[in-house]
Amino acid sequence: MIYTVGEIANKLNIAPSTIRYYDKEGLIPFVERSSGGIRMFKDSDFEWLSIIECLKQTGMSIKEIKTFIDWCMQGDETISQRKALIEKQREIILEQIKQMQETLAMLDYKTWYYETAEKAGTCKIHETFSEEDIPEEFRDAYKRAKGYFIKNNI
Amino acid sequence: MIYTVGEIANKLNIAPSTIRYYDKEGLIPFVERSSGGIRMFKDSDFEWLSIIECLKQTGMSIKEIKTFIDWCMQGDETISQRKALIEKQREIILEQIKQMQETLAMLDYKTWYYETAEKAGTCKIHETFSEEDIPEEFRDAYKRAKGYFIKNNI
DNA sequence: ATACAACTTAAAGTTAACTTTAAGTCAATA
DNA sequence: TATTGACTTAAAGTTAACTTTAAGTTGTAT
Repeated sequence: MIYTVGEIANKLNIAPSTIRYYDKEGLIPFVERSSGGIRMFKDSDFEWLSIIECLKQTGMSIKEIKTFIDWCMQGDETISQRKALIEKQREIILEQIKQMQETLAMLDYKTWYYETAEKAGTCKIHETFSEEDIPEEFRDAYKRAKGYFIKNNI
Repeated sequence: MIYTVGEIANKLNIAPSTIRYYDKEGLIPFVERSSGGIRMFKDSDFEWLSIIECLKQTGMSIKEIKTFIDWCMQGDETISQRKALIEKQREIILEQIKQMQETLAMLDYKTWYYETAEKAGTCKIHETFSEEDIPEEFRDAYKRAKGYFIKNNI
């Protein structure tokens, strides 16, 4: 099965210009052309584009993805480099998830904060609370917020 | 206690130019000036900047943060808007964490994949595996990867 | 009084990852 | 064969969130 850039863009729900851009940046060096110069995508190219999408999700830049693709092109001799790169990305994602969970905890606390403020009609109600008045699940975020959110009635 | 832009930038570990930029964008309308025009930060302004940093962590743009700050300036009458905004950010973060956890699962699988390939000396080893050969914790990611990563020996 | 580091502004520059535009070519259909 | 929609390229434009530059001012220390 052969696809044009428009067809594959449609299937992957990305813009044709994006795929042409990836091509220009060397992310899909294996895509063949017709005698007239039109890109002819095979199913395996389609799959490569899925991989690129996946790697983007891991926070890799276009340049890093190109490095990875180049290594893939070289075959089994680059397995250890690829492994190291994947492990690096894994560490990055782990750190990001940790950071996001802290942010989520703060937002959970703030949601409760505004629910309480809404009921009372004022944010000032929170000045009257001490640690024991805060629901346990929000206490850690509360301690972090105390210094600025609460002092400033935000 | 009063701080200059350089002092506060140092304390928050951000560039002075960033703080000036935030000022220009209306994120810190409450900061006062000396008769000569120099910004004079108070401790509460310092705290506001901490809040801005926190909101940025939630993925809010400068424009959205400005909206939020403007609402804060208006006082208790904007509590419900602020609550809605925080709840919206919470939903966004929740979705992002979910996405990241899927990506992490894929990277965990890929780490195992390359460890195995490294031992075997080739990625082709994975063509010989069927679902039961994959460690259980990687099976979901394996099913997603099967279509493209494995077929292409990546 | 003078030096000098740190402040001020407006405006231009940076970066990544695209997107748009313009001018032209290809290939399928009437 | 002519039309037409989708393709091609190079180059310029876009966006957000800063950063840098240039020219000038402030305020503290000697």
